[in-house]
Amino acid sequence: MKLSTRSRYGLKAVIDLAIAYGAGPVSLPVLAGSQGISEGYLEQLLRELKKGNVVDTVRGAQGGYELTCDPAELSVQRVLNLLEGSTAIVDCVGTLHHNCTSACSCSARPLFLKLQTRINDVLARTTIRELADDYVQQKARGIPCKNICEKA
Amino acid sequence: MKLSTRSRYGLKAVIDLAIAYGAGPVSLPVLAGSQGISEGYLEQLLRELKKGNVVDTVRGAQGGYELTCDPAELSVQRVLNLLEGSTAIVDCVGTLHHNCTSACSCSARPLFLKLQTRINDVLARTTIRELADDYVQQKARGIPCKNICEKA
DNA sequence: TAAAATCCCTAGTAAATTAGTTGTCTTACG
DNA sequence: CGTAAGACAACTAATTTACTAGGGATTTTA
Ligand code: FES
Ligand code: FES
Repeated sequence: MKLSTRSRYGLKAVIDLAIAYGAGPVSLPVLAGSQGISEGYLEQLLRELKKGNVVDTVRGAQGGYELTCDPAELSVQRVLNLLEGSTAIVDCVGTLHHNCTSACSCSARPLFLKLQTRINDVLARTTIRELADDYVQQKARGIPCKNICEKA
Repeated sequence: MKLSTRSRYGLKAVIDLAIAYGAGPVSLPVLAGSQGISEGYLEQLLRELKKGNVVDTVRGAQGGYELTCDPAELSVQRVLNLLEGSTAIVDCVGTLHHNCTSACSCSARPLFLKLQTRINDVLARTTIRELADDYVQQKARGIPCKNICEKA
């Protein structure tokens, strides 16, 4: 049930890009530095996001990464699907194709379907813009707090 | 985001036990055979469930496993927590202790909290009894379908 | 009482996944 | 040209997952 670091790093990078949306590209060193992670690793994640057409790149000096679309139009679901491969909790209950013909006899399937529905609901409804705005506002309120999540 | 096989196997075994609730213990070979998995592996899972006081055991011939309580009183959450270790999607957003003081500055945290809340909601509300009942009824309706989930 | 059926427990292992690192190449700006 | 960027491939290390093997303890039953 755990979200991978890929997802956490990648999602946060996308939020960073959303905050900078419209203000030109952000370079890899800046993005990686923002989270205190290695550039090499984050680069892989950004490449996936580029493949999925979520970010675009500008090469050469003063280049970097930027969102291809307005963060208000970008769902968390789309981002996580690219980073995680799929946001399905079990393979047979995927996003689009609820496999296992409905008649399938698995005692746990009704639970899995309900869970997946709720998860998809949150992921599809939440936009990157919302997260970016929340974050900016929180920072504006000047809360001085170390992110403790990446340690444990 | 994937649920482990531990969870899938273990949960289904618990549902099997729920169906047999009140009718004496069910042996490991029967439980494992029901899912077509190895006894050795399932035994480990059942031992976790025993440690967590969800199942009880009877040794010796005609022995086996049985639920310690009425399946109507047993939440899926309790079962999965034992099998999975924790149902938290990120360590800092655990079930009981929503760690990372609320002021924590992580841009993705609001999303994680919302997601976790919805997940916990489903897991806590769904009882093993419900799943067992659904399954029994579905079978009664005589639907002949192979479970294709465990293959992919 | 011996054999058979059960659960109990530890340890090991193989495969898969995750989380990175390294290094070389290409593109663009000034 | 020299430097600041991204593109890409390949390799590795660590961790987790999914088992397997094998011996021990307890209870029933013939
Ligand atoms: S992941 Fe926990 S605060 Fe960011
Ligand atoms: S896990 Fe998909 S039908 Fe059971």
